[in-house]
Amino acid sequence: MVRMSDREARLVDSRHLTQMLIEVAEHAKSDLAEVVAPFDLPVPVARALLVLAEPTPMRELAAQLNWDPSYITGIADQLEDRGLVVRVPGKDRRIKLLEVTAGGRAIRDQVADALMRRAPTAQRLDDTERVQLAHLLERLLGRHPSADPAP
Amino acid sequence: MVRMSDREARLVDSRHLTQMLIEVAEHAKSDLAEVVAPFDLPVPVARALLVLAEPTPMRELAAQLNWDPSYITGIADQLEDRGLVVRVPGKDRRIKLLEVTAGGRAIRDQVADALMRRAPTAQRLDDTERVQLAHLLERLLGRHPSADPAP
DNA sequence: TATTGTTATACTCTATAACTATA
DNA sequence: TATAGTTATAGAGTATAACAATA
Repeated sequence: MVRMSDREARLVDSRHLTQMLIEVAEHAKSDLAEVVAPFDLPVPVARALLVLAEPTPMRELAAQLNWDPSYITGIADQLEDRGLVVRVPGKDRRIKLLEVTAGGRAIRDQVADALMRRAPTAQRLDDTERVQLAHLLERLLGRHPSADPAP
Repeated sequence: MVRMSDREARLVDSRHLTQMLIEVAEHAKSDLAEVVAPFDLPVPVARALLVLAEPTPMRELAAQLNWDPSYITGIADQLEDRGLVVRVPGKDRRIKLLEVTAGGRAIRDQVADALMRRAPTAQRLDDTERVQLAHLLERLLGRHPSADPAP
């Protein structure tokens, strides 16, 4: 048997984990692509729609998705062209909030639903595992995960 | 307090998890980009190099990375131009194996090392957590994870 | 005829830089 | 002068389709 140093074993592990993480994310994206194809939604447009909960300044949406703010303009245009969101001016008139329309909510819910039906995170993991995964991912993202939510 | 159905809660969870998975993978990619910049290696070229353990048919490499086989040609070209791999003909003369050169191994090890020094999977998780994560990712990828390796 | 790798090309996603309007 | 959004453009990453060589 070939003996590995701890450091080496950790290195291999880490590479393997990274490779798997990328793989999983890529599956997630191609799942999304397949799900949204019938809606004629480009993937980034769908991602933005899925993330938009309440009226959000464009800048903030960019931050949430780790996108350059300039990129949001085009996404917002596409969402607006499809009638899924509207740009509403903020109090500070430089700011524009993206607000999901009723139609947008309808589409978003359909997409979210179809997505859940095939998302491996929903299909292949039980509740315990989902909690575990959330915990680990939060660690990886450098968010200190508060121990446990109140019951 | 707003009451959510189980189904709804699971849906939100699953969306959130997917979003985090994508985020983590994107970090991984940009980490890789920064690490390989000094080596003047494009990210996909580096990914291929990191994955190439033993001489591998180009087709097989494509499968390992979930890439279209046609894409490998260009990657292999770049690896060869840099002297990091050579194409060696297989017994079946249609097949070409990519074999990492000594120089390629040197670069690959440097890259892997630099990568480990900043990979969150190496830096922010302990051994137990890495095992947990590997387990979960394997489930997500639909690989049946064998219970536990012999001691 | 089916399979491997190659070529040419086109498409999607995202960032950068320079700009306009408001603060 | 700093900040929000916009425009135009460029680049990276990847796929598709038609092809040549070998089986």
